[in-house]
Amino acid sequence: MNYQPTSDATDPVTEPAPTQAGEGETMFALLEAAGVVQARLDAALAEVGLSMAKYRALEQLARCNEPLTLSELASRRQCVRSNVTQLVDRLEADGLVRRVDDLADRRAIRAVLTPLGVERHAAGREAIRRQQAELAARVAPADRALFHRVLAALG
Amino acid sequence: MNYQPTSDATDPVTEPAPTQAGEGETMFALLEAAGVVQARLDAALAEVGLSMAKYRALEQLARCNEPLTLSELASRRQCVRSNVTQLVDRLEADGLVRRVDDLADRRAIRAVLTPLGVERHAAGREAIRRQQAELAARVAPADRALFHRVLAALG
DNA sequence: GAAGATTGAAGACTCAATCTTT
DNA sequence: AAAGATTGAGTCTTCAATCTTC
Repeated sequence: MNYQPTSDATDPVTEPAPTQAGEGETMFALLEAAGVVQARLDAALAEVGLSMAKYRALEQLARCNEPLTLSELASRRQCVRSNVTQLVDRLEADGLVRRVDDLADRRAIRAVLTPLGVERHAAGREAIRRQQAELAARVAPADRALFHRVLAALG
Repeated sequence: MNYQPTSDATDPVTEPAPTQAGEGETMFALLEAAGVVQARLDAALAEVGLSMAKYRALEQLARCNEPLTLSELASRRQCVRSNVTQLVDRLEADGLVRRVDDLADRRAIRAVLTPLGVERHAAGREAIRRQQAELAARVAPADRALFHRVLAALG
């Protein structure tokens, strides 16, 4: 089956008839803003060679000085174990993490930060801190409490 | 290299010392709230057999009654063309969209909604509308304007 | 049998070629 | 050469087996 153009088709985007304060738009306003912020954060982390997923794994490992089993890592990251298996594959390929056997439980494998991993984590932490500061500066201190309260109600 | 457990390791999460109104937390509060909302939205769409990616493509096709080329679809969705190629593959496999040749430009391929696609789009639209309403109900009308203003400043 | 980790398949995304048509 | 679509590689995620160890 084929298609023959018929008219100009400048698609009327059907403006959603400006309701007084955009009731229905709250959801997409939130999602849109979060998307932009997330993109900036990803870009900042990419500059130091990290993704958000990788950073969060390093963060967990750095936080508790004991090496973690992959299952512990998964539960702290709120994701499934198979995900962590592959994430640790990539982190190991990057030289940021090493797998070590757990002598106490031969089923378990623990992930341990390499020196490079420690260094990279610090760089990522700094990149995030800068983004946080830059973002916080855009919201007036007087508005902060209300903003956080509404966010908490939505999440 | 192996690992031997040494202590209990109940990982002290190091509470971030409650600053008076959480300056640094704004970013993660936003990201966290958006994540929860996104999850609810995904779940609602999944009930009618759609993902957000699929819904947005159907939405674009339904909005402008003319079938769109894959490039037009990509630019409206703000993503790369190869992404749309694969997305349309999946939509076609679902029977929601058909590829048709463009007689005017033999390079181009247009995506057209099937009757099932039109139906599915309406179901998705309804699912989204419900989520929007549920969410909007959680923010007091008096807070709405300020909330949207801050979101706009952050995005 | 249940808990550790892994593998394979799939959705959704990106980027870097590639191939065809303009 | 530039634009349209596609393919292949890679990231990040999930789910459903599978295999080993407890």
